[in-house]
Amino acid sequence: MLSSCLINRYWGQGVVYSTVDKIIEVAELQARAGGYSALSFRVIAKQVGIKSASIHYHFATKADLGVAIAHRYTARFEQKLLRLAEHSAQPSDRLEGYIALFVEALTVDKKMCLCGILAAESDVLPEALQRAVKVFFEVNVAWLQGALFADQPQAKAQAFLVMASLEGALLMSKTMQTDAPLQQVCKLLRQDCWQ
Amino acid sequence: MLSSCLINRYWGQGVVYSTVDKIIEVAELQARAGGYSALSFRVIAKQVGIKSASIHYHFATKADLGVAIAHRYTARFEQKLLRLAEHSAQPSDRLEGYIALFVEALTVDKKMCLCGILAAESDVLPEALQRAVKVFFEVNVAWLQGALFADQPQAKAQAFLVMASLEGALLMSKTMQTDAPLQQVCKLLRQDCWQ
DNA sequence: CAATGCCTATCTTCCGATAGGTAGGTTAGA
DNA sequence: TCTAACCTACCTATCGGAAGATAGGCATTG
Repeated sequence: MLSSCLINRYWGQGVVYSTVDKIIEVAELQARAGGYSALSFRVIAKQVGIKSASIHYHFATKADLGVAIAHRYTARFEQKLLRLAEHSAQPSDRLEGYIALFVEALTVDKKMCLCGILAAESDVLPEALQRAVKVFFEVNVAWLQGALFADQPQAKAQAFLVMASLEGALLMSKTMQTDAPLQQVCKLLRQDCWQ
Repeated sequence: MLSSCLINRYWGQGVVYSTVDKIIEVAELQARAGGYSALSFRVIAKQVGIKSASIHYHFATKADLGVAIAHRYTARFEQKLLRLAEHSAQPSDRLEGYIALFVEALTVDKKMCLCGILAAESDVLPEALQRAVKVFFEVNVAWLQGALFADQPQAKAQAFLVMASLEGALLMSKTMQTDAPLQQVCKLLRQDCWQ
């Protein structure tokens, strides 16, 4: 099924995408705005340029699509974290790079973190998707713990605090329609993490 | 319409509720599990013991119901904050009381903060509901700023951090199915807020 | 020939919303 | 005080639309 990623491509802004990639891309943006329940096969299909029934060819059920989105989102995020650890040796630089991921979501994408919004409605998600979202948080916390607070006694707690405050601040900034919450939280994190 | 709160009551566990109260109560629990989109007139009606059409008598549209839930949630929260400020003079005690509100949501209700989950999907909410959710955050930040960090130079930033980290930690704890994120975040907040 | 990647057409289920009816209570005027 | 008018708080029945899902067909490609 996913082997189709390599064929049936089209040109868009100089980059090639398969239909599967397009479906996931469009679906991710939709989910980051309204969550899992806001995903609509018909709306996705219209934006991709196919019929809703065709999505079922690539993803048997809506839950499968949801899991695919979460997996790709987590994989991309993980790649960025690995690159970040490679290119920045200083914990403070790594924090800065991590913060940038959330600021980018707010100011560039103008969307929530996918797994943040999915986590909010995790009680009513298909079990497989719940697990996928959980993995995203575990990956993030593990990276923060190792890459930012390696030698500190409360490394895990610090990791939780950084991620929770950024997710929460993103939530607040979106709703309050101002950068202030996220910006202020970032400022305090920079000050306090290794004072 | 809302005058009906005072009539047509029934007994449940020694407390009187009107039909409107029951609708809002049931709807709030549903929204705190799956968000606005998970609200279903039919499901609410079944739990309340009336027909779905009857809900429209009390709330013309789903958006009206959503706003009513958010308003009541915010009003109750605000009452708790006022009482907290009355009974606790020390900022540290007030923080403890504030933390308890989120821990209670996780461990007793086993539900998200209503406005946390609504904020996540705020992009697709009716405008009136968006505004209601925004008010909840404003009320909380204003209270934290005045009651916990009154004389501190970065009072507002501190307020943002406390609320964002608690909302985020609640999100993470729900999804990761462990108290750890919320507990660890609380621990760090207690340590760092006035060191 | 067979697999791939779409299509059309259709199904059932659920959704919020509306129209119109009714039992029971309250109010107001003769 | 009787009664007509009205209000409250529901009800039944139904609407149009959107949801995910499925069956079966039809090109294109290797």
